[in-house]
Amino acid sequence: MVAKRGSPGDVRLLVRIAQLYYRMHLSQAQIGEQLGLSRFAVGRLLDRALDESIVRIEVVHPAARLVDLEDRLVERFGLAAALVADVPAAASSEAADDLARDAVAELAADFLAQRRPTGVIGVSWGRTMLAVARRLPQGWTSAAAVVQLNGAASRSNQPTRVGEILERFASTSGASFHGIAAPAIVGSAALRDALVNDPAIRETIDLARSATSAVFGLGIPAADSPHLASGFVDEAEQARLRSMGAAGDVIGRFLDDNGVIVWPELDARTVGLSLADLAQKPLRMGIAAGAGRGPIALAAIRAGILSVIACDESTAEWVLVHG
Amino acid sequence: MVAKRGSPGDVRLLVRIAQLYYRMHLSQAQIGEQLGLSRFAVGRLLDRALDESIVRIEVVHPAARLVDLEDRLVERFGLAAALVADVPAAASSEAADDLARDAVAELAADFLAQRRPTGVIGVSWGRTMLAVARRLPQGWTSAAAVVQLNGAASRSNQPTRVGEILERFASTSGASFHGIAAPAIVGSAALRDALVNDPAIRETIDLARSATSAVFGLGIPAADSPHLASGFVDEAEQARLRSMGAAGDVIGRFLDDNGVIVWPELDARTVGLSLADLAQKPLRMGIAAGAGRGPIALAAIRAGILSVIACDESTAEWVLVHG
DNA sequence: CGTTCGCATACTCATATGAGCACCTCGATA
DNA sequence: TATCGAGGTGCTCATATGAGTATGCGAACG
Repeated sequence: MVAKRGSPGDVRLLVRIAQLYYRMHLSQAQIGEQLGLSRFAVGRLLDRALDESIVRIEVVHPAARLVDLEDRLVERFGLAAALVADVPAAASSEAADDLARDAVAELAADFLAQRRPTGVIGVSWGRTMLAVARRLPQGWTSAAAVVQLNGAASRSNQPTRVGEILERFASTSGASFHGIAAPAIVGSAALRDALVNDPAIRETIDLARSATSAVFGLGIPAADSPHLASGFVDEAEQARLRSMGAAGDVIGRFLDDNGVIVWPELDARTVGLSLADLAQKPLRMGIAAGAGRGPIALAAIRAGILSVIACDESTAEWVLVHG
Repeated sequence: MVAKRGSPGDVRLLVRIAQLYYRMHLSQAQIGEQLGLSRFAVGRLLDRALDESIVRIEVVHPAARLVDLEDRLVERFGLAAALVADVPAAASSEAADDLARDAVAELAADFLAQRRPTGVIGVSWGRTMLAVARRLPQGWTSAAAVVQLNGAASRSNQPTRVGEILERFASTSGASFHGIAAPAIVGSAALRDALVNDPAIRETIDLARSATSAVFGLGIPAADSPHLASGFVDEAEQARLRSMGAAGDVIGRFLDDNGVIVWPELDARTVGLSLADLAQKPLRMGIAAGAGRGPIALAAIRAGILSVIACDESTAEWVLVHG
């Protein structure tokens, strides 16, 4: 049915073989028999059909995009894993943020349940962490202790719900839990030092330092950020923080686009584990859900704080485009 | 990276596995190792990805359409083979016919060269057969003899070139050649019988009867048909032939849409092999190139005259739609 | 002419894959 | 509560496939 190499008829043979193999599911040997070729020739021609793209094999499911983004994040930034959530479109940006948070939290909780980290697990707080905590299945792991990574008590009227987060992480895994009874950011470095030297708080931070896993949200410096709204950072300071180029915060510590502490004096007033200590942990999962999280996600990656990122599709794309 | 069966996360796993297997070319065992699954599970999930069409494997080359048409012709009509040519678009319909003829002739010649029929080969004549003859490569086969299947001498001013056709078939294969020195259609059944009983002609027709392969064009009853223009079929008879529903002719014998001899009296005036004898041969290739050949192609198929059809794309489609 | 090179071929052998089977787990049902 | 059945699992074993290698054929070259 065919003749000269390189002639049009040649392509016909490739097409015919490809059809027999991929559509009719004949074996290469059968095809060879039928067409008077050795099975080796058929195999080689099949290879050729593949790289002359006469045959196309593609993963067509919409989720393939996401898996692709994950692969690229892992590859580009040397992460241990990346989780990119499929975020359904939503009308208002607030509703979209809620959906994104839920989707990302679902992925993060699934990941944790599959990984089953043991020993001491450090957690931050925030809406995203709450969403994760609420999705942890009973018995998701058998950790020894769950410990808060940074301060949370707030003078504002926004409850941080850090208690529920810790309680859920602990009760679903059978671990004990340990909160930090202090604000995220206080009024002076001296006060911070005093708090951190308080035996109870110091003990908890030491425990956080010993944690081998950490799970934390990546925040942005919006006016409603619980960290800024704690009451110890006044409006002028908030404005200054933003004007200095703060991309967002990781466990209460604000970074610029390159992952450098943006305002060391403010950082000196922040209660909790240091980023250097955080970056030592084998498993450190940062979660970024919602619009505008690209910069802080990239900053955290650049600072080497993340080994695993969980985020939504648009954040992943932002990071890949700008990183 | 995944959790519950049937959940969205499930699809993620399929997608991930599909990517690793088809894009990264990892083995199923490697994938299993990496994802903590047995290689059997991976294989089964790959199957699922295939039939949930998360993975699509398709033959994308334009020629695939043609191969598909060929397969359907073979399948539907129980042919031994079908050759469908890719006909480039052309401005005028006459130019299109020329291109179609060339493309189909190329395929037919390739097919013959690959099949290498031996023994006695019967051929008809016409523009298409000439195009085939001109494309036979030197030494395409080692036949013993090439014999004309039906009469050709004509009173019209159109040369039939049957001599060149026979000569090319023979000289490229080392065979002897045997023409029929008589018109295609004569004025009366008595004259036909007389001719056929002439020793020289009878001998040739006997030889044609003994041929194991036959290659012939499928004609249409147009005014310029060499059969009709032979001068022994007058205009009134031509009109009558068409009004009786002649779809076209095979070796000078006109069939209706169902493959039945349309006008027995005319057939009795036709010089050459009978269709019954033709239908006995193991290899009988009919060639139909150009517009309007659908009906005669289908008629020949229905009459069981063809074991191999060579035609252009539109003819193939017509036959499949109407058959 | 004879030589050599390049490329396609057909082989052997190791590996990857698929079919069939026995088992197990879990939820539904009597 | 006991039993059953549908799915899912991992096995063995036969088969299909691919890597690597030696051979052969024809074209280009001296």
